[in-house]
Amino acid sequence: MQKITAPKKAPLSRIQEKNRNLILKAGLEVFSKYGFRGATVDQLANAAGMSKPNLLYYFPSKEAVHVALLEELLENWLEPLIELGPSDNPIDEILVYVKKKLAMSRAYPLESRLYANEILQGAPNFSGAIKGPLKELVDEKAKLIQSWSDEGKIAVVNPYHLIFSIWSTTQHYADFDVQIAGILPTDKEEITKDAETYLEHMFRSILTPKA
Amino acid sequence: MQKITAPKKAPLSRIQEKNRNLILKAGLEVFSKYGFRGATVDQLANAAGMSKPNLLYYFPSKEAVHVALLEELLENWLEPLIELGPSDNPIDEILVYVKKKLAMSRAYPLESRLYANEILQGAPNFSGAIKGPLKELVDEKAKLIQSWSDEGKIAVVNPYHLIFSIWSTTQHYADFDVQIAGILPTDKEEITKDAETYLEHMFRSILTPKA
DNA sequence: TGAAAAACAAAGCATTTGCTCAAAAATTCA
DNA sequence: TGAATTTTTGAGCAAATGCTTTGTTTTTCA
Repeated sequence: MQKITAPKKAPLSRIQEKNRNLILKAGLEVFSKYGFRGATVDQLANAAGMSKPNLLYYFPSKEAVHVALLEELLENWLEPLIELGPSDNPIDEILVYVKKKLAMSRAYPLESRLYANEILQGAPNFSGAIKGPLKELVDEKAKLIQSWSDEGKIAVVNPYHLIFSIWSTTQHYADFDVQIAGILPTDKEEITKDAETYLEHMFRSILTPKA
Repeated sequence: MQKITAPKKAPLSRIQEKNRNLILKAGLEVFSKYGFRGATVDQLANAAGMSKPNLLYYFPSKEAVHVALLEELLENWLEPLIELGPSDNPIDEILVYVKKKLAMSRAYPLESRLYANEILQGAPNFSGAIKGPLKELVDEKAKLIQSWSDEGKIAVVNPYHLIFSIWSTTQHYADFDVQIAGILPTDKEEITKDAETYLEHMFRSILTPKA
């Protein structure tokens, strides 16, 4: 009987490596701006600086580029939450998570918008990840947070909604960037600084047990 | 000299009224799901239950439907914030705003996603509204909140970021609905109830002055 | 160095898309 | 009622879109 193996992944050549990266970078730009259906292969090829057939030489379809991006995204997206772990000072532990999330919003706004677009449109290529690894991770961390509540180390809060509020407030600065810039036409540096101060204050308030 | 008047708006006939509404309803469904570029006139006509040329008899283009929807949306979106006004009990005044916003997210998720789509994609048809009426309204309310801070009636917070955090946390329940449903497969009623409890608690915490 | 393999792109193909045309059907109202 | 008006649509058109075909250029490596 023949051994069933994972599809052979020949190591990528130098050129393959370079071009796949160019395409993924282009896909990030274009998909995050227009969503999957709004993006065209022409736009992708243009942004990647190569011809359309050449792009399709590296990825079999527009959808394949999109899926590859989402897969890559998931890891990076989960990472900060994975790092949230047991601590003697749970409040600071959670605040560190908030700061990491905010920093990611700032450093990777396109990734944030790519993710937001996918979820907004019903997560057609992502619902597996949501109900699988994402849910498991959140369930696990929710338990941890719940235990901190039970031990009186942080205030009593619904851990799931706490996590949702961290996600929403931090990602807002990437996803609704245009709106924020329209309302606060000051420089981004200052907005980010104020956001960090505000969010730290807010989450510290809700997490600090009432005397 | 002839008087310059606004373009004549003949009152709409019964049929016109009905069909324009059908089209706007269809547009809300389709645009909120796929974004402007991802939506097609065929989808719109289908969802509206009429032929493509007939739809284009009522609106000159796909974009016109989109713009009409956004204009209608703006009013409803601003309304709850407009109602935020002077009060002897500023904390409750703000909490009422939070609750209204959350209720809107629950009652009009498609509208919320339509808005989110537009902002995410750079607000190509909305940047005027953001820099105009929206900014003015937010500036005004920020001053009000700042005055409450100054008078010691609420804690010291950055009023702009407070408003952003109210928007992001409440709209999250509409915009990221798929993600939340994937993580919390309980019934929506309960999620909404818990969300309200959590958010009320959170904003009360940050707004209550430290003794 | 030269033949095999990999990388590339001009042209093209079928389908979709946004919108129009011309004419038919339905409605209005004198 | 019947002529004028409004509403509706089948057919179609040019452009865009996703992807392929075909063949050329570049790279690899024995």
